[in-house]
Amino acid sequence: MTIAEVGKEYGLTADTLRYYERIGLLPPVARNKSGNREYTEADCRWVHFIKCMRNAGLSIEVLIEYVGLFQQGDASVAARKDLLLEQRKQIVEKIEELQGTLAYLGKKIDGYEDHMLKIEENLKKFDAQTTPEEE
Amino acid sequence: MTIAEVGKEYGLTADTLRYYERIGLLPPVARNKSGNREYTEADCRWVHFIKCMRNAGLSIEVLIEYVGLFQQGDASVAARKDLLLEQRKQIVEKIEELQGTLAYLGKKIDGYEDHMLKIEENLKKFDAQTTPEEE
DNA sequence: GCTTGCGTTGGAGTGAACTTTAAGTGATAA
DNA sequence: TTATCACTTAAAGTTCACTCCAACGCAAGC
Repeated sequence: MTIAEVGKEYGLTADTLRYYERIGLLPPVARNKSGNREYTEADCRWVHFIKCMRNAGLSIEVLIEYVGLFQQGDASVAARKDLLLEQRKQIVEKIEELQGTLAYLGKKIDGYEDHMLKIEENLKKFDAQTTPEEE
Repeated sequence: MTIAEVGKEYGLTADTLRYYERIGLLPPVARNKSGNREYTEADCRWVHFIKCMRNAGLSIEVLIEYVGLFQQGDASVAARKDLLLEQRKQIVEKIEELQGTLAYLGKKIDGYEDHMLKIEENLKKFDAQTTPEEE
C-alpha cells in the first residue's frame, strides 16, 4: 500500500505518517524501486496500533520507547509487556475519572433542568396575570 | 483565598489561574485593597468545574463559550444545558473508545504472556539438554 | 519531450495551552 | 528602613504534535 492509501485507511495524513516514522513512532517502512514507501500488512498493523494508542492518550514519548523496545527483539518482551501493563492501568484510571466527571456533569445538567422548570412556572404565572385566558 | 492557595488546592499554578481568567475561562475574580485576587467559594467552584472539564478533555474554547453564556445570565440557561449535554455525549463516546482500546491492549498483553511462556519452555528444554538433572 | 500526479526530503510554520520573564506594587518582619 | 515575599501586568518564550512548504525524483500518458 502507498502512504496515501494507508493514510486514508487509518485517518492520518501522509505528512503525519512520515512524521511518525521520522521520530521513531513507527518502524521504518521499506521502499519500492522508486524510493517510495510500500506499506506491508505488518506496517499497517503498526499504524493501527499507534493510532489506537494515540487516541487513548498515550504520549508519543512512551510509544517511541515501545517501538524502540520492539526493535531490540525478544530480549525486550518482558519490558514491552510491563510498559503495556502500565499504560493499561492509566487508561483504566482515565476511564474512572471520566465516569466521575460524567456523574458531576449529570448533576449540573439536572440543575439546569430544575432551573428551566422554574423559569417556565414563572412565565405561566406572568401569563396568567397579564394575558387574557385563551380557552 | 489567595491565588497560590487556590492553585495548590486544585492542582493548578498561579500562572495558569491568571491565564484562565485572562482568556475568559474563569469569570473575573474580585481583588482586595492591594489589588490581589481574593477567591470566594463561588470562584473556587468555578475553578473546580473548569479543572474537571479540562481533565475530561473539553477544549478551552468550548469552556470559554460556557463561561460567556453564564455571564449572559438566565437567558442562556437552555444554551448552557445544551452545551453540557453535547459535551457529556462526547465523554460517553470517549469512554466507549477507551474501553475498546482496553480490550485491544488486553489481547496484546496476553500475546506477550504466551510469548514469554514459550521462551521459558525453550529455556527448560535447553536446560534439559545441556545441564545435569538436579533431582 | 512535456505535463500530471504521485512520491521524496529537510526544515520552517502553526495552534493550543501553558510558562516564563521583566518590571513593578504592597504588606510584613527584622 | 530595608529586605523579603507574594502578588500584579503585558509580552515573549516553550512544548507538543503536527502541518505545510520548497525543491526535487520518478513514471505513465499525450
